[in-house]
Amino acid sequence: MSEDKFYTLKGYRIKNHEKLSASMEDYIEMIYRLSCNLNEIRVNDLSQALNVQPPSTTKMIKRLSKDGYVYYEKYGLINLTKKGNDIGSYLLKRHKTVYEFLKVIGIKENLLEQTEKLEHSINVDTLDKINKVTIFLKNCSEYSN
Amino acid sequence: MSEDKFYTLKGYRIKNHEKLSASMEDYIEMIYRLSCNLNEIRVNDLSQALNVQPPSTTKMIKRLSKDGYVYYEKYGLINLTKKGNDIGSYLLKRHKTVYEFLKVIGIKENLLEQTEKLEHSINVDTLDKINKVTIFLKNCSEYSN
DNA sequence: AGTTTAATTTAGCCTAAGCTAACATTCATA
DNA sequence: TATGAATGTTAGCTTAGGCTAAATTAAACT
Repeated sequence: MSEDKFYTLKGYRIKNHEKLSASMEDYIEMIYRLSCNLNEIRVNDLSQALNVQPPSTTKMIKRLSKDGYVYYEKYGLINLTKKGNDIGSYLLKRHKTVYEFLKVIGIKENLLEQTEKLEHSINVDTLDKINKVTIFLKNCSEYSN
Repeated sequence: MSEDKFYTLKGYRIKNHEKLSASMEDYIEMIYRLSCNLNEIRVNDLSQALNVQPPSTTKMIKRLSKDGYVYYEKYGLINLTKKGNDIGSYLLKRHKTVYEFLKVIGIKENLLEQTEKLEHSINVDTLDKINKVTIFLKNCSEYSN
């Protein structure tokens, strides 16, 4: 349909009414990560993990809470809702898949940075295909980058 | 060095002092594209090509002009500078490389959209590696997605 | 219990990149 | 050459997501 029309990156977000921005994804993914290691997550933990200032975290958490991704009340602990948890788990899987792919094609410099930039733009279909190539390349003796 | 620290997408832009935003890239790439087909490019052409309103284009062109990527004066034609042209040519190459890669791994739905979202986050090194896998997979009889 | 310190929130600022509405200019053509 | 249509610009609003400084709350320790 509109498959052949160009938009700016922002244009796509607007056009598709995307529910989660790249930043929201970053926060949810990190909360999910932290929740595997810590039994309590506070604003400060998140701020440090993401290298943002606490007020940025407070603002974002409010938003995520309003949109039903986390439970939170002032000065309290941060917890993912069911919905937030499901998304977090998907985001982490996506992250790992992209990371593995980049590793297998030979990226060494800024591997994490490249992963974190790329992951946001990868939809379910693409993720699946990337996963398949990664597996293929790993089992492929002839492939050297 | 800071290879293992997490940042938000925006955090990376700030940290690295990235000179070109995703939108700036979109505009430059499109001007470059258009300049292959049209001998004159005006605000309206760009707006239509990118599906944005004319005032957005005016604003961006002013910025690109201030930063030395295009020549422009009010009500006039848009032309890339040497610098803008070099970047445009790189951006188009990058676009094509990503597009080919996605095609070869079997993306059919929203191929253009996926390309346009992904391309912004791909650095020179990754682009090179992606190009190599694409060539490899194309010549690889065993690969089917 | 009172006080210090640390964590969090609020307020308010900034930039980017979109938008609409209103104004200005250019151009074609009568 | 005057005028209307098309094109472009300005002004000003909006949202997102950062930031700092200041105010508040909670926790910890005499």
